[in-house]
Amino acid sequence: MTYNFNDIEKKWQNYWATQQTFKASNQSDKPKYYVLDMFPYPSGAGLHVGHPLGYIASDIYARYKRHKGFNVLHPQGYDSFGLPAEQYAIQTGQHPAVTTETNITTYRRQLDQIGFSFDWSREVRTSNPEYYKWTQWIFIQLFESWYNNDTNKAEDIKTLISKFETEGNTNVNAACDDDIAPFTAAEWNNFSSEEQQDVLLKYRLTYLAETEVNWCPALGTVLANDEIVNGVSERGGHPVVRKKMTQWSMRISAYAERLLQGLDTVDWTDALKDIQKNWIGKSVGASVTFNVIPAVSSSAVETSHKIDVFTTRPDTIFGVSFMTLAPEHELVSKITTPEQKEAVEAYIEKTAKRSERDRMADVKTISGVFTGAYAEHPFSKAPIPIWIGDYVLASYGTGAVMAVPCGDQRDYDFAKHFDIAIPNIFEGADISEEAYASKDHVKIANSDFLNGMNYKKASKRVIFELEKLGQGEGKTNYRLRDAVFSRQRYWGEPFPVYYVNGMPQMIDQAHLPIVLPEVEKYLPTEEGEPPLGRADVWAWDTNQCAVVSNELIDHKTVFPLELNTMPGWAGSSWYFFRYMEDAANRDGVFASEDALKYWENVDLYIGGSEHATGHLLYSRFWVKLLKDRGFVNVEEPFKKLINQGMILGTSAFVYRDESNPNLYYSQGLIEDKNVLPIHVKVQYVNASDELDIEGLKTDGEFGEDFKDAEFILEDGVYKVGRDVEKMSKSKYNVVNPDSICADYGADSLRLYEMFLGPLEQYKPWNTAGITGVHNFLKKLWKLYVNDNSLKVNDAEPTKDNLKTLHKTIKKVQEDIENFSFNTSVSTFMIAVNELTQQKCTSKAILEPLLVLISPYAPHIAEELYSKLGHTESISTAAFPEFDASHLVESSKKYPISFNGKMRFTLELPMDMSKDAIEKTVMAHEKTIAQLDGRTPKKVIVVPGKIVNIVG
RNA sequence: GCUGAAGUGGUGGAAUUGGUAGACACGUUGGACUUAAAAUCCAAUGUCCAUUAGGACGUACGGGUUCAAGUCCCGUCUUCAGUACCA
Repeated sequence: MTYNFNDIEKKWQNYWATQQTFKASNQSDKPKYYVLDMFPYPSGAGLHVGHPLGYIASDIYARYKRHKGFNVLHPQGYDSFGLPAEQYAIQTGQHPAVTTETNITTYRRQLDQIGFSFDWSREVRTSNPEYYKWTQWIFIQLFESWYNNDTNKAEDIKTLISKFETEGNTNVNAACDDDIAPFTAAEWNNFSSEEQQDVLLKYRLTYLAETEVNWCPALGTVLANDEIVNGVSERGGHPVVRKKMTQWSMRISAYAERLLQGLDTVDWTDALKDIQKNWIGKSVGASVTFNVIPAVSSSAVETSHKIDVFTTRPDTIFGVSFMTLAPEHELVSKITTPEQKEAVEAYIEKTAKRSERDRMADVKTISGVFTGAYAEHPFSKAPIPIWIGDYVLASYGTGAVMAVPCGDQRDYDFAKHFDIAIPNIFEGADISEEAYASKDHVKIANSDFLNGMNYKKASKRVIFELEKLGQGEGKTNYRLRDAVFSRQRYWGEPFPVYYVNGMPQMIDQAHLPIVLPEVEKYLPTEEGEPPLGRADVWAWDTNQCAVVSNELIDHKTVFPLELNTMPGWAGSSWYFFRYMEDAANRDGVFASEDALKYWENVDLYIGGSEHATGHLLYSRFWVKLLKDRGFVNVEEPFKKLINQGMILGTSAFVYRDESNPNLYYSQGLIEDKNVLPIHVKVQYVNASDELDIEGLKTDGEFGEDFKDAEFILEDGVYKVGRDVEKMSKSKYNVVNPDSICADYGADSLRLYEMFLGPLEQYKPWNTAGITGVHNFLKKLWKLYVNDNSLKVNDAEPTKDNLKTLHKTIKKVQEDIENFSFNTSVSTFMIAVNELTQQKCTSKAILEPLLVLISPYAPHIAEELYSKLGHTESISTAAFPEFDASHLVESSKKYPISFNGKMRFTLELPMDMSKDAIEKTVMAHEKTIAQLDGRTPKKVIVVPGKIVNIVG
C-alpha cells in the first residue's frame, strides 16, 4: 500500500462534507470555543500559497480544541461587497453579483482541497440581502441612538427628545457636534419638525455632515489618499480636487475612551494595541485662549481675534515666548500686518506645494515667517509674537501652538533658528544645548504663582486660574475622528433611507431589506451622482411601503431614496455574531438571544495586522453600541487575537545583455557585464536555482519572447538570480496551492506552511523545501503500513517508544497552546525518525501519535486511523494524556566546560551528588589533559545541568 | 523623528528560568542501488588552521555583568512594520 495522497484526501474531504463532521451545535455539554479567521474577500485571482497561512493555523487550533473536548465553532464566509468586482463590472458590464458568485466558487474549491474543518452550514455573505438586511437594521439603530456622557453609554434617541421637551439642551452632556446653539424646552417645542430633525442629527450616532473628499472629475469618483500621487490620480494621472460632499458619518469619537480602555481587557499583541492606542491618540492637558492684540498700524477697524490652542503642558505657560499657527490657519490672513503680508503669502504658497507627509517627515528643515501680530499672555499680559510655521498642521488639534522653547525641542529649534528668546522656567535645568522636555523632576521657576510647583500641581493650578479668567479649561483630546460612512459606489449595502424636504428618514425595519437596485451601467451619472442615481426604480412609497419607480416621486407620499451605499467595513463589523446562529433560525433576528449568550464572543481571532485601524476598530465600536442598546451581551468581540505574517515570493531573474536582447548570462557569469535582470516564472526554476530553458521557451504566455534567446551556461546549467519580494502576479513569483495539492497533497501543504517559520513572521516561500515535509509524511505512512499490509500490532511498547511518544505529546501540546506551530512539525519529524529507528509497531504508541498529528495533517491521520480499525472520524478522539514518568532519566550526559567552553561530555548518574560529580570529573583523563598541570581556581557543578572548570 | 518587532550557517529556521549554539528541514558533496534516470537509502556539511589528534574563531557591531551570554545591561548600526510633530 503506497501513500496515495490524492485519493486519500479526496476521500476524507467527501466524508467530512457528507457526514457534516464539523457542524457546530448550539447545545452541548462540552465547553464552547469559537475560532474565527478574518473575513476573506473572494478576489478573482483566487488563492496563492500565502493566503491559507492563517487559515491553517486556526484550523490546527480548532481541531486541537475538538480533541481536547470542546464544542468548537469554526465558520467561514465571504466579505463579498467590494471594489474589485465593481471595477470589473465597469470594465466589462458583467454584474458584480455574477463575478462574485464565480469567485466564491473558485475560492470554495480551493479552501475545500486544503481540508479545513469549517462549519460551512453557517456560511454568510455580506452581499446577500438576508444578511445586509441586518446591516441596514444596525444602521437604523445607530441613527436612533445618542451618546450620553453622563451614563457613558448610547441611549435611545427618545430619551434625548424627552429631555429636550422638558428641559431643553443646556443640561445635556452628549457626544455631539460642537456648533449646537442652546435652547430651552419651550423653544424646542416651538421648533418646526425640520428644525427638530436638524438638531437631532447633530446628536445621533450616525449623522449627515459635509465632509471634504478627494474628488477626481475625470474618473467621476472619490479617491483615497494613497490613490493620489503628486496631486493627480494614480490611475490615469487625472487632476484631483478637494470637494465638500454631504455624507453619512459615524460618531465613533463618542467611544474614544471606551475603545481605549477596552484594550486592557483583551488578549492581543502589544504591537496591535499600540497601533490602536496611537490611532485613538488620547492626550490630557488644557485648552487655552489667547487674545490677539489689535494692530495699531492697521487703519481698518479691528475686530478682536482669539487663538485657541491645546497643550499637554499647561504648567509651562510662563515659558511661552511665541505662538505658531499652521500656515493654512484661517486667522493668518486676518491678523497679518501689511509689512509682513508679502512674506507670509509667499510662505503659504510655498508650503501649499509640500505634501502633508513631506512636512511631517522633515524635522531638519526649520522654516516659518513672522505675521507681525501679537497675542496677549493670559497672565503676564505680555505681547507674544505670532509666527506661522509648517511644522504645525492645520488638521491636528486646533492648528495652533503656544510655543514653549525651553520645554519642547521643536519649539526650541524654531526659536534658535529665528533668534527668539528662550526663557527658562525650570529650576536648575540646563537649556543651553537643548530643551528640557521631561515632565518628571521639574520645579517650575520664573512663573509667578507657579514657582516651586511640580508638573502636576502647576498644571492643576493653571487650569484653575484660566477658568477664573474664562480663558481656558482642562481638556482631554482624542485624535480619533468620526468615520465617513458613505461611498459613491454601486456594489455595497443600500441605506434604508429616503429624504423628505432634504431630511433623512429611516425606513421601518419591517420593510427591510432594501435591495440593491439594478442599473444599466456601474458608473456615476453625468451629473456626478453615485451609480444608484442611474436606477429607475429607486423611490420610496410611504403608503405602499415599497420601492417604486422614480417617476412616481411627488415628495408627498413618494420620496427619493439615498444614492450612496455603505463602505466595505459595514458588513464585516458584525458578521461574527451572525455565525453564532444556525442558518435555519436566522429569519427573525440577526442572531437569537440564546445563540449570542451561548457563544458570547470570538475566543481566537486570526488575521493580518493591516486591519488594525480599520475593521478591528470599527467592529469594536459597533459591538459597544449593540451592547449599550441591549442587543448583545459582550463589550469586546475578540478576546484573543493573533496576527499572522505574510508569505513572500522568491522571484527568479534571468540576465539579459543590454546590447543584445537575445543573449542571457547565467547568474555566475555576470561579473561587470551590463545586464538587465528580467523576472521569469518561478515554475521554470528548480530547487538548485537552475532554469528549465525548454520550459521557458515553450511557455504559452512568454515563450515567444525567448524563442531565439541564447543562454550562456555555467557548469552546463543556467543559474537564475533570486530575490525575496511580495507575492504578486506582476513579479511572476506566485505559487498556486492547487498545483502544490496536486503534486504533494494538502497535508504536505499544511505542514510546510507551518514549518516555514513562526506564524507571525514574514517569510519567503520556496517550493523546493516542501520535499522535506512530504518525505516525512511518506515515512510516517511507512511506519504503519508496508507493501501489502498493516504493520501495527499489539506489541508491548518499549521504554524508548514511550519516551518518544510522551516527549512528543508534551512538546506538541505546548506548541499549539503557544501558537508555535513550526516547532511541532520538527517534533513530529524527530518522533517518526526515532520510532522508525526503534522499529516500533505498537498500536499503543502509533494510535495516539495519529491524534497528535491529526490537527496538522488530518487526511493521512484519518486514513491511518481507519486502517487501525476505527469507523468514526479521528476528529473528536481524545488528545493523549502526557505522563511525565516516561521521561525520567537515570543518567545525564554532562557537558564539561573549561572557562565556559564545552570541551567534552561525560555520562553520569542523575542522582550523583555534587561532590561526587566534581571528583569524577576532576579525575577524568580528558580533564587532566585539558588542564595540562594547572590547578583550577574554581569548579562549578550544577547537578543535572553542567560542569564548568575555571582556571 | 517616535513606537514596536527583528538581525543566528549557502537557505528556512531551532535553542525552556542565562547552562552542550546551529535541532529539524532545504541545498550541496560523496557513496549504495540502477543499463541509465527518477525514486529510495547511507554518510559528510558553520568558518578557518591541521595529515590526524586537535585547535582558533563564531549568533549585526562595540563595550559590560557573570563561573557561564544568542539569551541580561549600556551604546551603535541595519532591516521591516506602524504612526505622523497632539504641542
